[in-house]
Formats: sequence, C-alpha cells, structure tokens
Amino acid sequence: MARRSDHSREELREMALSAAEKIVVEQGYEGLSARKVAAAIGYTVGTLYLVFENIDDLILNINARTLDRLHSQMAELRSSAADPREYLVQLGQVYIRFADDDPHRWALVFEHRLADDRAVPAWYHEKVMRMFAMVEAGLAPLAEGRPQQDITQAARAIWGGVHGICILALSDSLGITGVDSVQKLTDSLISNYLKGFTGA
Amino acid sequence: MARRSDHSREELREMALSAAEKIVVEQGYEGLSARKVAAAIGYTVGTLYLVFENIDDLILNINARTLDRLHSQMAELRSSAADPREYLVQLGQVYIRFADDDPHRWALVFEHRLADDRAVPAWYHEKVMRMFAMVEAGLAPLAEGRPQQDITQAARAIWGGVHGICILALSDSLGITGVDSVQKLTDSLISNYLKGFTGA
DNA sequence: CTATTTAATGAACACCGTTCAATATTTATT
DNA sequence: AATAAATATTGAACGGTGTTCATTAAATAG
Repeated sequence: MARRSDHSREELREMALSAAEKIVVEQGYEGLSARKVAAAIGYTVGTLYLVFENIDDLILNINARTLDRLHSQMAELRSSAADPREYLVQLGQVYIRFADDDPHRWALVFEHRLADDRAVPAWYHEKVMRMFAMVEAGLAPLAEGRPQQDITQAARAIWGGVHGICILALSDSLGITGVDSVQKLTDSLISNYLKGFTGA
Repeated sequence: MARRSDHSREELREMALSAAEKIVVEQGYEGLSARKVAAAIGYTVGTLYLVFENIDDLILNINARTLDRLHSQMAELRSSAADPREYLVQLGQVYIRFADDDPHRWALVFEHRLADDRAVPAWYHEKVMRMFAMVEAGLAPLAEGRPQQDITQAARAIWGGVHGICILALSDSLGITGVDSVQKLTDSLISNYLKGFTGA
C-alpha cells in the first residue's frame, strides 16, 4: 500500500492532531504515543513522521491549539468590560474554568518540556505572549500615568500567580477541593494585588 | 552472584537515591532511568526493584528530599523576622533562588505526575503542607484578629502565586531573563498582595 | 503498455519499566 | 568438614516507547 493520496499532507496533520487531542483528553499525557495516534487515523507510524518532525513537534501543535482555545475564551470576555477590576477577576476565572473543564488538555501544555536547550518556536511563544497582552490591556485603565514597565510587571505577576494556583490546585497540593475554592483563591490573589497596585 | 550483603537495604536505598539525584541534577527528568541508577550504584535493575516499589516510588523519594532541602532553607530565615512583610518577601526569594540554583531537581517535583488516580502518600503531602504552614506563620502578625480562614487563604494565594511565577520564568514563558527579574516579580506579587490584604 | 515517480509501509534499533525463574553465596544443620 | 537450607542478586524476557529508512505498491507520465 502506497500512494493512496486519500488525504493531503494538511488533512493528515489535521486528522493526527484531532486524534491526538482526543487521546490526551481521555488518557492524559502518559496515554499519548505515536503508534496510537497513527492507528487512530488509520495510518502507520511512518506516515506520522512524514507530517510531524517528531513527537515533540506534534505535542507542540496540540498545545498551540489549546492556547488558541484559551485565548478565544478570554477574548469573549472583552465586551463586558465594566469595572476593570471585575474584568481582571473574570479573566482569572476563565483561566481556572478552562483548566478545570479539561485538565488533561491543559496539563499537556505544562507537562511537556522540550528536551535540553531547544527553545520554543517564535510562533508558539507569540501565542503565550498574546495572553499576557490581554491582561496588560485589562490592567491599563487602572494604571493611567504609570510607566508601561509597571503594567507589564503587574500583568506577569498576576497571570503567573493565577497559573501557580491553578497548577497547585489541580495537583491537589493546596488541600482544597472543587473549582469554587480555586476561584475564590484567584479572586483573592487578583483583588488584593490590585488593591496594592492601585494603592486603594 | 547473589547474597553479597555488601550493603543493607537501607544503604541500598540511600545509594540509589543519591545516584538518582545526581542523574536528575545533571540530565534532568528525561535522563533518569532505572537501569542508569542501578548501574551507577553497581547493581542491576532487579535489585532496585527490591528496594523501591517502582520508578514512581523512587522519584517520590527524591522529591521528598527536595522538599526537605527547600524547607530547611526556608526555616533558616526564621531568625531574622524583623518586619513581617519583609520576611514574607524573603521567603519568596528563598523559593526562587532554590529553584534557580538547581532547576532540574526542582522541576522533578512538578514534572512528575503519578499516574491515573493514585494519590500522593500522606507523609509526602505533609511535607508540602509544612511549607504553607510557614507562610501562614509569617502572615499571622499581619492578620491579627482575623479568622484563621483568611490567613490560610492568603498563604495559599501567595505561595501558589510565587510558584506560578517561578514555573513560568523557568520555562521562559515570561519573556524575562535572569534571576533578578524573577525576584522582582515575586516581590511585586507579595508586596502588593500584602498591601491589599492588610488594607494599607 | 511500460517506466517513472512517490505515498505509505513496517521491520529494525535502541531505549524504557517491570517481572521472576535461575543462580551463587551465605548461613544452619548434620 | 560436608551437606542442606535459606536468600541476596541477577539478567533474560515481555511489551511498550520514539525514530529511521529500505522496500513496496499505487498513481502518473511517456
């Protein structure tokens, strides 16, 4: 069997990514393997390596989709920007809900460390930065007249903080159960930080 | 070859853990394997499985040592408890420095997810909680008259936040370089949160 | 109808965690 | 001292992993 041309390269990528996502969602990082993905789309491992450089490349592309999902969920919030503080708190809630709705998919983004010194591609890094930019934008109305550096730092501190709570919560390292408790924690983090940040 | 009794079970465990730590420090999580550890201590894989339940058990014990290290470094700070705020900021600095001094060793604690639904042993969980307790203790002077629940929540928010910044920084997801920048971020997080928390 | 191109294969390699019958050394008994 | 029992250690074996690439078979060109 060769040269079937049932699917184009691009179709193959799409099929593989979808199948891989399904495996990750159901079985987590440990459950993912090149052979499983290949079998799921009716091809063999060799074909997969025609379309992805290696398994890290495949995972990176799954994670890119995950970041896109999260970003679009965060972007949906932009319309209801009444109170800046409230908006930032809701942004944190979106993040927590996203992680809780699909822990395996979310965890893959952070469980996956690419080996040695290989840096993340620019296009991927850009997807991460896009989210920090959203936090910065939400922060701007609360920091009028302050240097951009302050805003950038605050955005990083807040979003890093939310992320840390999220990670610890999902690995049961916080001694809390239920999404609601995690939401309360992030609310506390963001609200109190903003109080300090705005000096009120 | 059998029944050499060169070393007791306890000695074997100690040797294996030390060898495994060395491998992790030098080569990271990916570089660790049962065969490598066994070879490093002059035994074979079989012997390793006489002394550890499985590779997860071994990793869990490495991580326990890591948590002990971090805890003792945090505990050294207790003497110089002048200003409570300053103390908490320094606690955060200790954490960041610890992670930066030995990223591989620190990362292992969080890269290692035990499969499926297997919960962490109580003795391990206790080591994690011990650190939150230290943050709570440092927080207490700033929260006199407030319910314990407030303090617990603040400790979790702060420590989770510091942890998140640390993770993002070490995975180059914050667009910053150098420990100093990370220190500044945690300082910002803790200081501003405390300002909000104490209402001043 | 034949020749060329090329999509797809899957066996092969070196690793991984894990198991357990076999073995070699120590200890106990005769 | 010789033999028997006990047991510490081994290492081959099993089924998995990521990755490669000569081989094969289908589509296209001549």
